[in-house]
Amino acid sequence: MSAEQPDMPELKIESGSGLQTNVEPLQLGKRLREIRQSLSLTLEEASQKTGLARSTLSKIENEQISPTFTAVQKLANGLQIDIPQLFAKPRSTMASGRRVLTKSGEGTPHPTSTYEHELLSTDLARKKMVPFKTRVRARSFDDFGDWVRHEGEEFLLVLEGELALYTEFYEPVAMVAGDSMYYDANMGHALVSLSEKDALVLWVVAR
Amino acid sequence: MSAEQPDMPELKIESGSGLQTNVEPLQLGKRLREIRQSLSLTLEEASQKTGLARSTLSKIENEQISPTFTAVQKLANGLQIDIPQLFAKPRSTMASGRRVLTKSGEGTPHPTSTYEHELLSTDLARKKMVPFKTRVRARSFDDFGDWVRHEGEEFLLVLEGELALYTEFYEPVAMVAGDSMYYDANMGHALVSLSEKDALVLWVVAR
DNA sequence: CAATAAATTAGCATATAGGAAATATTTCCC
DNA sequence: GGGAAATATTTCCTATATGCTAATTTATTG
Repeated sequence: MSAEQPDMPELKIESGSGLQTNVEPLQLGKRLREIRQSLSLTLEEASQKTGLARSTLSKIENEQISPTFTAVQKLANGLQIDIPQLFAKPRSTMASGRRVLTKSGEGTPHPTSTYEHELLSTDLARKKMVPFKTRVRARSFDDFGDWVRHEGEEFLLVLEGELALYTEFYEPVAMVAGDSMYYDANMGHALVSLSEKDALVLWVVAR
Repeated sequence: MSAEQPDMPELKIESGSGLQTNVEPLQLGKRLREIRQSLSLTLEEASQKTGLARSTLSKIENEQISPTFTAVQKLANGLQIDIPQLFAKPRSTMASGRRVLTKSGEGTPHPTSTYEHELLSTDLARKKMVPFKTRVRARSFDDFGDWVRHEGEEFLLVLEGELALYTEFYEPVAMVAGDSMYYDANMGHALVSLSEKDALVLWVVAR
């Protein structure tokens, strides 16, 4: 174990939960108006559903007043929206009704010193999962780098060959084709091919 | 296409973002106190960082008053917390530092009329992904059931054999070992083995 | 237990949110 | 375009949150 976290393809998943330094002011009123209108409710109807006065709603939507938290709760309850969702910036998701085929060997290559990654389904943005095949070249134990470690969870299926999965806190485990492992990716992990030949694995990462 | 959505193993992923019917009242004050204390800030310090008066902070934490949304914003800014996170119920996640090995063939069987699923990593709760291997028995086109359709995204890798993936809105596509597909699982989908033999696929579902 | 820090409460002043009704604006139909 | 109905905004009053200062209570710590 020596250097820095190497070897993993860069993950491009929008988190949607990072620290929000409030660069954009979060227009609560605007947001609420959008929601109310998307429900095609009049202020009067919204008023009845929430128990807040028409005038109050109007003022809130026009950012003339800053609603009390109880008011926000009444709003959320009455309009059937949940509060986190109210403040979360619109979650960026994969385009619906999309599919992408990756023929064998036609993924995006991403070689590193010890692994040969082949990223799959790369032309589909904002996926929840990042799948890739990895060829683990035969190598000696000593050039074992530092732990790989990152946010999220990881699933690993051995497609060909034999290898050892090293994970922090555990004994290394030998795996052969067909074996699979699911683990917390924050925990350091690394793969070593055990046989003379390269090993091939499928990896799926989710943040 | 005929019956009802069949054949998929039941997914057990906590959503953490469903409609929140506010069964539990969401103790904002308590939450804020926890956060402040976890930062080991005194009310005085928090007051300086947020620009809110000590007494006000105290009252908010003790739920004696319902803070104005601007107050909440000042709090969030001053204490470097983001608002969605403030209101989100603590996300139930997989136990950290955990890993689970599933040896080939030792998953949890889950047979259905047309598929033989083998669920992987089943003794790890609250995973983001649900991986399983599926044996697709050779079958004729006519006993093709209705679309399978569910929340989330799905990744599919063909391990053995040849099959056709049918998806709503698209032409069916033939896939052989090594080919993979990533798609929106809300879109109807179904697999048919093309050859005489069964086909084997790996599936990973994320909500 | 004493000494100190931290938190809560109290009292009062002020700013501002919430509710009811009046006013303005928009929508829509003729 | 004019007028009526629907919808939204504003006004005015009341309720309540916020800030300040200081007193009291409750931890902390030596």
